[in-house]
Amino acid sequence: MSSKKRTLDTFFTPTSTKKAKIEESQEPPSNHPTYPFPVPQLSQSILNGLELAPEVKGKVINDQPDLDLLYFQPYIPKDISLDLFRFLRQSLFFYKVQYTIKRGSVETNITTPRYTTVFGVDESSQFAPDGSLVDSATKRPIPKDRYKCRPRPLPQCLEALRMLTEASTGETYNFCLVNYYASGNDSISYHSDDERFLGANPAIASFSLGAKRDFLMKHKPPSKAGHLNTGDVPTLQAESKSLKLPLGSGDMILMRGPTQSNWLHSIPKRKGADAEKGRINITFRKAMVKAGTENYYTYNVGSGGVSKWDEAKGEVMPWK
DNA sequence: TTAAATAACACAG
DNA sequence: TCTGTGTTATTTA
Repeated sequence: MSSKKRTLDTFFTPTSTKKAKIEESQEPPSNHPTYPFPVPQLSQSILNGLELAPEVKGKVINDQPDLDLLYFQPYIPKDISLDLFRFLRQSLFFYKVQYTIKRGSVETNITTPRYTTVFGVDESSQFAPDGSLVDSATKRPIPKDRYKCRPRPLPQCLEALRMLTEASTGETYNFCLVNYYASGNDSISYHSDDERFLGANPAIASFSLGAKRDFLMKHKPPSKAGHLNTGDVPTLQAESKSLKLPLGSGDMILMRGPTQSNWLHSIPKRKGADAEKGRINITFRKAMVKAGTENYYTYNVGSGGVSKWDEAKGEVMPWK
């Protein structure tokens, strides 16, 4: 029998290289019955880097009507933001959600042009230490039929980021949505995060990791903006410019106050040099009622198969 | 300088 | 909130 001993030449090549290998944590991975597979904890070097976050003080952007942003450029220290990006891309499970929409009579199949995943549960419930769901008020197990979906707790790696974000924004969050844009061809078109289950003036913290992508914002048309436009007298709409923020790795933008009810945002497709590099977007938000939980698991997990980053292929692939 | 090629943008369905 | 298409802006030869 040939032994598994290393040959002479491999003995003299390093077993790990600093840049290719992602440092592993000694702590046990996060797991839960709803996870397709366990999620490793953050490495000590990333945890050390996060202690320095936010890297800079947030800059307030409120010089447009109904706009209130807090922009950290960056929030995650530059020297670990790419490590964090690679860690999350490699460690999380992702979904490519498909759904159908009806436009008048025609039904169209939509494949979302990005990968998504989601963790968290709305304010009516919470996760007990053992991972089960309990009612927030009574702390008793929730009725079996409260949710059609199966809510998942945040893994430690995202929980750490959530706590940091709460501390530096003065807000609280119970949901974490993660998007992976594989290339400049992946996108999200103009929309607002103004669902009723988020409440009136939701605060949403949005992190950008990996490739730089433009984040576009424009005011909603007057007919759809969240103003009570009741009077018969035509109101003079103050002119508002569109914004283009070049979100770099580690940047965080907090959207708060009247922003969601009055502004749209998007990540448009981009061609060219940086089109080949991936970007991860992490948002923290707070869903107030159970409808939010059902919505997020429908549109960010869906019912299709699990996908996972394939390091050899260099892309997210169907898992198993 | 000009014009073709490419990318961004706006809007309809 | 997607895709397609026509228009406008930018880049390049």
